[in-house]
Amino acid sequence: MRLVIARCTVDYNGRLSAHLPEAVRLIMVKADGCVAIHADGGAYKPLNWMNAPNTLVDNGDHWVVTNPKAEQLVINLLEIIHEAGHELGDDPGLQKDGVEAHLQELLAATPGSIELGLTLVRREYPTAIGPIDLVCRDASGQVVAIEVKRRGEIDGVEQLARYIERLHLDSSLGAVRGVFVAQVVKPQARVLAEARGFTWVEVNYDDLRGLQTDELRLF
Amino acid sequence: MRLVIARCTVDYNGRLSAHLPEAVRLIMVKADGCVAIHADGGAYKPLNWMNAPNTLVDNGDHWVVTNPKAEQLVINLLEIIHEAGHELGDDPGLQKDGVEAHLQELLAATPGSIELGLTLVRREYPTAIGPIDLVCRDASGQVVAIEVKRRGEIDGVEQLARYIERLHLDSSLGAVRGVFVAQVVKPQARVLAEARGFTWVEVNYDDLRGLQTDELRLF
DNA sequence: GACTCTATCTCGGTA
DNA sequence: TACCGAGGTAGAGTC
Repeated sequence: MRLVIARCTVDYNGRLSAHLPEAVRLIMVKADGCVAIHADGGAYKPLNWMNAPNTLVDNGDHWVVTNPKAEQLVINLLEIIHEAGHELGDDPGLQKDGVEAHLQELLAATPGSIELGLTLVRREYPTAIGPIDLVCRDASGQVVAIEVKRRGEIDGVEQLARYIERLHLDSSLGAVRGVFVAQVVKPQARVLAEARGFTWVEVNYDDLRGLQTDELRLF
Repeated sequence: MRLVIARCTVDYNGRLSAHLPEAVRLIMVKADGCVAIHADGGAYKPLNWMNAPNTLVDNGDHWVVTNPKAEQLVINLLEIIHEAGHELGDDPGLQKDGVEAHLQELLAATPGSIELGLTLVRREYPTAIGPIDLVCRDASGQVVAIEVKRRGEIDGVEQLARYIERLHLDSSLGAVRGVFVAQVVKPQARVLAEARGFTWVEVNYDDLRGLQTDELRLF
C-alpha cells in the first residue's frame, strides 16, 4: 500500500464528471491497484477513486489512472508532503454474524415464532422472478408466503406483493397469504403491507437464537 | 488525519457483529473522528469502520470506539509498524456533473425527446408519497407521469406505479399514463414496466445536452 | 426526527 | 459476463 499526502487537484471522467479543486489530501494506492483520494473528514468514503483493475501512468507531476471501460482519473500533484509504502500482506477477511441470511435460517428453524401453527414448506422457494424467502402452511393448511428483512421497508412489501402475484398464477397452491417479517417494520411499510392485505411481524434476533438453542437442547 | 499501520484484530458490535482475524492493516482516523480499517485491496470500502460522531478511548494496546447508538468498534493492536499524523485542512469538496438531477433538467427542457408532442406540466410534481420527477401532457391532452433514472431498474418501475396509483386518486387529472425513462433500462425493468402498462424509453445524456444547446441557439 | 430517494453506490451470489 | 439483491448501505433533501 502506497500512501501519499499531497496538495493536488483531481478530475474524474466516466459514469459522470467530477472535479476536486486544489487542497491537501491523502492518496491511497492499494496492492490490487485501486486508488482512493481522501479528505480529512466525511466518513469512510473517498472523495474520488478508481477501482481495480486499472492502469496507473505516473507522469511525475500528474498521474493518469484508466480502467477497462475507459473511465479516467487524473491526479495533478502540486506538492508532495509525505510519501510511504508498506507491505500489508493478504487479509483473512471479515466474518459477519447477524445478516439477513442468518435471520432467515433462524426463522426457517422456528416458523412458529412468526405465527402459531406455521410449518415450513420450503426456504428460498423458486419462482420466475426470484426465490421467496420462506413458504409455509398455516394451521388451516393455507399457503403462506413470507418475506424476511432485517429492516422492514416499503421495498420489501413490494417484493412480497410481486411474489404473491406470481404464486396466484400457480393454481395448485390455492389462495396464498402474505406475511412480512423483520426486526423492525417501518411505519410506512406497515401501512403498505396492511393495504396489500398482508400481516407484518417484528421478531427479535437474539430471542430467535435463544429459541433455536432451546430446540437443539431437546435432541 | 492519523495513519497507523499495525498488526491487529478488530471487532464490531452494533447493527450486526463482525470480526477481523489478526493481520496487518491500515487504520485511518480522520479529523472529524471517523475511523476506518483498510486491507491492501478490495476497492475503497474499509473492512470495518465507525463514522463520526463517536468517542475513541485509547487504552494503549486496544482502542474502543463507541458511537451514540452504543455501537462499538474494538481494535486490538498487536504490533504498531508505522504511525503518522498530518494536518490536511478543510476540503473545498467535489463538483459533479451528470447525475440524475441533470438528466431530469435536460428532459424537462426537451420533453419532446421522450415522446413526440409531450409538453411539461411540472417538474418534481408533489404527491403525499414524494415528488414525481416529471408530469407532462401528451399531444391528446392526457396526463403522463414520468420517472427518470440514470439506470432503469425494477425499483424505479415500482416507484412510478406507486405515483400513478396516487394520481388516480386525484380525479381532476383524468386517466394518467406512465413512462419510464433512463439511460439504460434493464431487462427485468422492461418486463415489469410493460406488465404495469407503462412505456419505457432510453435516452442519451450527451444527445440531450446537444438538443438543449440547439434550442438555446434559437433565442 | 421520520421519511424520501440517489449513488461513479459496493459487494456478493448466481445463471 | 450480466443481472439481481443486500447493505452496519451512506448521504442529501424534504417535511
